[in-house]
Amino acid sequence: MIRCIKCEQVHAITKSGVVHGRQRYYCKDCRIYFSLPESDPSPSPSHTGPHHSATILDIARALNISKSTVSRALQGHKDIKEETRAAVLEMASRLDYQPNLLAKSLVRSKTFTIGIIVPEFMNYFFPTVIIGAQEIASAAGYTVMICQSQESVATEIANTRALLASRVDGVLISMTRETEDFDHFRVFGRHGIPVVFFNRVCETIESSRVYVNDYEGAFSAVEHLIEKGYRRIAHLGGPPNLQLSQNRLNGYSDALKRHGLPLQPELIVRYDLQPENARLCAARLLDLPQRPDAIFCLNDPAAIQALLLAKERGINVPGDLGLVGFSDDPISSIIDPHLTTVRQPVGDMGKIAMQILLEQVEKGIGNYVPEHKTLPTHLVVRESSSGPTGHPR
Amino acid sequence: MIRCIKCEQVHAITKSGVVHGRQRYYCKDCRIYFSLPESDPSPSPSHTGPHHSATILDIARALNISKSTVSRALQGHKDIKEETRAAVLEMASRLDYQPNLLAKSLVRSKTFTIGIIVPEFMNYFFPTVIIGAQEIASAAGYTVMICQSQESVATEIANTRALLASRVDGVLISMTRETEDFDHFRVFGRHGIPVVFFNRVCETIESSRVYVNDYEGAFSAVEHLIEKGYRRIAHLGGPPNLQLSQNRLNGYSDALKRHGLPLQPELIVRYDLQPENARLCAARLLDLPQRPDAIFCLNDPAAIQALLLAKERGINVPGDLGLVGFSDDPISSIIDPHLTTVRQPVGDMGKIAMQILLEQVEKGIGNYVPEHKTLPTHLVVRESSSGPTGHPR
DNA sequence: GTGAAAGCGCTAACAT
DNA sequence: ATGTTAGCGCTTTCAC
Repeated sequence: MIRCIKCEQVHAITKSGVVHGRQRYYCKDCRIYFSLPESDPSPSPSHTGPHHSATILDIARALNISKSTVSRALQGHKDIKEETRAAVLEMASRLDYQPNLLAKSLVRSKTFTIGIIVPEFMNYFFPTVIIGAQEIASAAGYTVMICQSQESVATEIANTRALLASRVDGVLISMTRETEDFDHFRVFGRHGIPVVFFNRVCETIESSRVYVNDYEGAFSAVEHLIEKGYRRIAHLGGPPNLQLSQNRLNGYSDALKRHGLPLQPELIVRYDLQPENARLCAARLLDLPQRPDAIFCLNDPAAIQALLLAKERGINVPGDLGLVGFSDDPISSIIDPHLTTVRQPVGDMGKIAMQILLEQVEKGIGNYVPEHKTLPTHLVVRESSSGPTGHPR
Repeated sequence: MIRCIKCEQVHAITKSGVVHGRQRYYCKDCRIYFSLPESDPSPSPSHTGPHHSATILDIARALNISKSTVSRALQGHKDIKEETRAAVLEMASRLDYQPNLLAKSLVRSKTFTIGIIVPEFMNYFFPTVIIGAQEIASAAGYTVMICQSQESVATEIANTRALLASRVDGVLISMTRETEDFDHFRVFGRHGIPVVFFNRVCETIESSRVYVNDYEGAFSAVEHLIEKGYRRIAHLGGPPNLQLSQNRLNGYSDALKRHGLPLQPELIVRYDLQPENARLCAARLLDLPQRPDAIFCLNDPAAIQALLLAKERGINVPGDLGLVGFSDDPISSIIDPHLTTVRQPVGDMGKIAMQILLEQVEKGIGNYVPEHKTLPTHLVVRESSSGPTGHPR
């Protein structure tokens, strides 16, 4: 019965060769080698050692049964005697046993973890998506690992690698505003890891996608402005590499066309999704020799910047300038005047994306076809678009 | 007793993994791999199986070197021949090799992962803390695992277990609004995992804490209201189990006392951090027979609810009602009138908490003393507290 | 119903 | 400079 010279324990000792004629030992817990000090009655049973988390082996030894039995008892395997199971469970909680997921995942090659890559989570949109996604995931027994790319492709690539290294079972992605090369996403496919893109989707990679009907949302927003009497409607759009920018722009153009309004290039500006630049772009529109009488903005954060700028300059919204956003950010119904916006089912987007992803995870790669889900939008009319002064309708 | 299929010898045979469920062998002499010819007509010999990600062994075999050499080359171990390293690196990328962190973490007993438990991330506060924390963590080579307790103790306990099972190296915690029993946090200590509480800290657990000077922030806010001429100042406070509610309440009380104003119990209400209830509590104050002429609110979300309610009822802010919040949520400078608030260094809180945590992680439990860091606050005066009508000052 | 042993992919102490 | 070996903590055949 050899005791470790450091942690005073017995169970983790193995022999480890003979040096100078004396038996050497190794304590697996403390990871140290030692020989027995000639004649030393070491008492001190105090629990001083480095914190060693209990393993199934500790439980097994304490109960004088085998590892496998403990493992099976813990998993609720059915052919384990009831009293054995009870004993194991009791000992597990006595030893404060916590299963080591790393080990379990390693042997099962399944982590029950889903990775999520989002560009940011300062605005209302992504946190809300994540909450929805997390709800579905945890109900199914999965945990999520959230990565922010911070709108940087380099970080996005790093995230990709981190998730791969962590062997997540599936990934939810919304790209950065600057992602134009998609090679770093392909690695998931090569490793058999299903991917679902949402909101800022990637069209060149064969995979599932969840987004809202951006075209229709934009169309209805612009049509609404026209119906309210605005005639010189600008568009504060987003970066061209994002499909949603394109779709919203198309909705804008088509609505103008449909109502016989000219499409004027100088009324279309694009910002890179940085709030400061939304402000700058809005300024460019407001500085135009012939100012627009309304702006349809890519999203609410942009619309809010435009609104604040207009207020600063004493431009009356909606009298001198109609404004419509996209997303229904909570701020929109707080700001004065309340902002008309295209509501999208943000939480649902997260839920649905996660549902699709989990299905594919469980089916296994190659056993499913990618799904493309378009969610509906809904125009929420508030004060910021109630019509130009002198054009009540 | 396995014989090489080529040289018929026994001595140079080693096992070499299992492929398609069949034991593979390797003859060191002949340097060939083989399985025992069996009477089993294995169906698909093609590489159809579930995608098998390359391992260091695959690289080793492809290059005819040993696993350890590959491992060392990949780690940048210095006594590896340059050309070997180059070959390994090249082969790694040819095989699309991705290290398996699970395995690495298992053997190193270190995951380079930090867990973060926050009650929510819908409001500005927690996302901002997380961004700060993540910045520090990733600079130090750590990834973070974010859990939301959703203000539910049950979920918080589940998060605790999940992080433990994932063997995170350290944990950052801000408790739920309802956490009153702290036993579930102690498990980290028992397992040698350092914990740093931030914002909503736990006083009964020996561990590091990072928070702002709530008392002083509250004091200065209330003093400011008094100086502006408000006299019947109410407090819309938070749940009593949160230390920060207590501290802000004390700051409020002491400021009144210092200026010879009576402390009136009916002017103190507490809400449970749900926005709807902030509104309800604000209504209770506004419905008082003798209405307060100002409210110091626990945080900005509460102040915003109060402000919206006041506007709905035609109560002029700041003329009939002064309002001060806490946090400097971006909405505060968007809402009309702009909200006076106590700014706290939110991003810094995340950074500092993470810095302290990482130091403790690297030192190892027992080799450091818990740190308590109090961050300064700063009153940002805006329109919502500019003084009651007829009391300019 | 339970145990023995192999092995998931990797690192590191110990040879050589 | 590289190979050998023994695990990390767990699940999972395959025996008995």
